[in-house]
Amino acid sequence: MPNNFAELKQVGLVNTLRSCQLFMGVPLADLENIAAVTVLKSLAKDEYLFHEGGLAHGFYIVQRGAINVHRVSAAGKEQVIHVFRTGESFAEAALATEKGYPADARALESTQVLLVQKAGFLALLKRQPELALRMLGSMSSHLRVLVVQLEDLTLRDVETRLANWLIKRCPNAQGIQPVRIELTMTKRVLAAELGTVSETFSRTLAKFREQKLLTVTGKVVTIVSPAKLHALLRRNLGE
Amino acid sequence: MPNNFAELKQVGLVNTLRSCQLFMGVPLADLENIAAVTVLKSLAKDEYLFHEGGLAHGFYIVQRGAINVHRVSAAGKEQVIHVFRTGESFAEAALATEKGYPADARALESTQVLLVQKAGFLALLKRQPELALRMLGSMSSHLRVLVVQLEDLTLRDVETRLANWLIKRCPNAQGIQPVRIELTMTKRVLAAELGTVSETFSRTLAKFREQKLLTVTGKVVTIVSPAKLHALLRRNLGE
DNA sequence: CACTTCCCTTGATTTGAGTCAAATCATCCG
DNA sequence: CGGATGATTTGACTCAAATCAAGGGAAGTG
Repeated sequence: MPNNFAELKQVGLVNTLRSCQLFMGVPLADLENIAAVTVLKSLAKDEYLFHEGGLAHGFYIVQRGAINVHRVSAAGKEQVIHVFRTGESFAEAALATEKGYPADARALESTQVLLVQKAGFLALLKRQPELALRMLGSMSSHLRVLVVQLEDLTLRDVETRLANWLIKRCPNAQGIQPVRIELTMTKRVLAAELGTVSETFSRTLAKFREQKLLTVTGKVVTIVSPAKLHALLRRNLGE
Repeated sequence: MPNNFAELKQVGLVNTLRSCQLFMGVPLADLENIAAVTVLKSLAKDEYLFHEGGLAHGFYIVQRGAINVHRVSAAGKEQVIHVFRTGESFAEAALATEKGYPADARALESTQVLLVQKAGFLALLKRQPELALRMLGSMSSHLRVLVVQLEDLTLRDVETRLANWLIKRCPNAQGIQPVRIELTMTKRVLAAELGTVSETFSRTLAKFREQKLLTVTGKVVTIVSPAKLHALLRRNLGE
């Protein structure tokens, strides 16, 4: 019976692994090896996955839910580094360093993650250089995101960041038809993700509303015309 | 004759490679293989090594000089991401992605770098999983730096950043004896590295001067007592 | 030497955005 | 229903730092 159970667990893990960006296209045999060093973790809303400085046991893949990776200053303020959602992996850096995690990670809602354990996975890497290249690729895209984030937060104002965020959620930035965007989180959380606070977020939405760029009804934002919003974004970016 | 010349070049390259953090402790034979896919590049002051979006040919190691990696906004303002100096490697992410470089890189002074070429090095990686782990380690430390930088720029004020920068250059943060710090760059460049402008930089130094924390003579800053400056830093960090 | 060109400093002004406070809503629950 | 708790909005205020403006070196050049 324990055997059956273990196998079932394996099948589930393999399915999640194959559906994540990082391991897309990896042969089944390899996935099974990875699954063998992987464990499932469930987190309640607001539960911490790890803290800054905490011993790094491996890296993570989000199976369901959302994980907010952030730093907190001594004064207690949080800077969101990134919010990872289903299918995304994070903390790969844990593999290659003896240092602890450089940030905190907390579930924004009820969440399940896979922990790919460091020691076992490293052993696999040594036999599968192909896998190592994937990890390099994944980390390089994290680097890319951080670099953009850094520029965003320092070189652009909130209005521009919000416009950009909204445009990215439109199927077609040049479109003329209204686009309906459902906010899945509270506005406070969204504001934090954009590197600001709820008041400023609210004000900026209001500014867009006045310019008839969008309408807000509860948790639904409707972009009147993505093209017009996009024009504003371009204006802001180009001086 | 060409053979001798090539060998000489190799010896020089191997020497640089062995002295850089990234390849510390790698066996000589491997270093020679790496040197075989490496070329030397010389840059004049203010010359660009690569531009954002440019095709990534490999990653770099600074042999002499300093490279400023930065992003520039459409409005023309620069955000310094990091300044790399002798022995440091950067742009490792180029190995693992087809995308171009995500930032610009320019020499701050006359500089020589090694370019470790992508194609050749990837072939080496496939045979040397050990090397791949090193690359992972190096990228993970870049990630770490970026995460800290992000927090720094968004959560801390200029006074705190400068105090921190100065303290990091004191041999002993707790010391009582004066420490002499030579500014190698113009203050404008330093200010940019700290994420601010020269005026604010100047004012902040003046503030420290008024508090008798340091004195400034041309390009030399003398910290009167690192311990006192460190106390101010701790005060600022702990709100 | 006169001239130009940077670089640095200091003062005045502006501005984007965070903080504080108060009002409005929305839910949820006993 | 009546209250409690939490989210959202708005207004007033504050503040750090960028920008604008002006002056003084220092260094290099013809």
